[in-house]
Amino acid sequence: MTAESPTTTRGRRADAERNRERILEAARAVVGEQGTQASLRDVARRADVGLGTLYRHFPTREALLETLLRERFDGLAARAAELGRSLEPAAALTEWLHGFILSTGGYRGLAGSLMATLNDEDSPLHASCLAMREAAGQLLGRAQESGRIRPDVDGTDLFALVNALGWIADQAPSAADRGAHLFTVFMDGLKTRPASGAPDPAGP
Amino acid sequence: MTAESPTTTRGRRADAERNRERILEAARAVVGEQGTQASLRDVARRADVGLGTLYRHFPTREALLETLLRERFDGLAARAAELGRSLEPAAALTEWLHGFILSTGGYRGLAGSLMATLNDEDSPLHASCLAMREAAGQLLGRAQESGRIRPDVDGTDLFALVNALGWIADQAPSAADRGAHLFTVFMDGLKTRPASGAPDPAGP
DNA sequence: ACCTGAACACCGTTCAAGT
DNA sequence: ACCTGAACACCGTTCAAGT
Repeated sequence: MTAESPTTTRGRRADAERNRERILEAARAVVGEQGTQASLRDVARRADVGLGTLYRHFPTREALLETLLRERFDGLAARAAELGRSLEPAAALTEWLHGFILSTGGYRGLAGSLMATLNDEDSPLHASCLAMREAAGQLLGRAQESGRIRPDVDGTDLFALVNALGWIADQAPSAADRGAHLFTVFMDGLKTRPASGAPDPAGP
Repeated sequence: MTAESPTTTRGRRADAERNRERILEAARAVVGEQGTQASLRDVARRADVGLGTLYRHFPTREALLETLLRERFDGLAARAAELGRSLEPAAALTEWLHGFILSTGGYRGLAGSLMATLNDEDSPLHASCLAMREAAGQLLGRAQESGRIRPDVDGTDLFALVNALGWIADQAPSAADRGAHLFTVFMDGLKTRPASGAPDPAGP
């Protein structure tokens, strides 16, 4: 019997796995500091790994971001379904959008990456983003059916807007809450307004 | 008398001036195609000019953009004053914002440059951007005084929003009009709504 | 005065060479 | 199998050398 460490089940694979984890850890730190556009060289340096090793594990920048962001996106999609069951439609929508902005804000460049990913069918994150946008679209559709939300906005519109508001926070550190405020103004705009002086349209 | 062309009033200066114009012409073309982030090397190549010459005339990218954009910005500020005189406050505001989106849309990266410039006091375009934002703020303020527009939004908020909507168009060629549509929804949100069933607050 | 392009320090990405 | 870093083609910016 040659030496074989108990944790190493398949030859050298454990080293590779450890490198993968180091790269992800470094990427979380560097992307957190520099945003989505962070230098991959910085990530490799931080992980104490050759640049080629990074590319071996994550052949493209998208592939690296995928691993960092997919959980977050899938979590947001799941939360949409959850809120759809537990709250009335309009409240579920507002609550989900609020959570989206919180979970997404402060991640510089994320808004742009999200929009780019939605427009690129070949991106590994495309499916996750689309699922998330459609989960939000479901909440919107139900809120519109309830008559409390204007019918002339669709899920794509709304998602683009929320991303645009997130983009504002990218521009200046001070502007982080400006987006949140504008969001409430916009949500007011989304609510249907009763014809002035007329009774509720629900009971003719 | 040595040869001196009639258009050349000051020795070799005319050559330099001609280069400046060539650079600006090339910059208009390249920035129009590639957006604000265009490669300065491409600009120099297109102008058939050494890279150092470009830097001699425009020591920074901002300085180059300044010359391309200042007229546009100052024009928008002037238009705000004009509309303020000729239309009622709320209509003037809506009209100006609409014009801003038209004049600014499709210029990839411009929204980001604008926000960056507003946050950088040392930028040569800072004053122009600020003047434009404040001209818009004046329209907003008067519209708010007239009671037709919500008082809880300020000029900085509104300007950030309009830029964010312009940013949407940067993301996908197809999304150009989405921003315009979202803008109308937002403007609806900005309008004060009468207390349901109550008379106009102007006459107590 | 003005112009030029090599030079420097970066970047993303690839790939021959090592273990 | 996996890792490494030199190599390539770019970038923005500077600056010694030319006219």
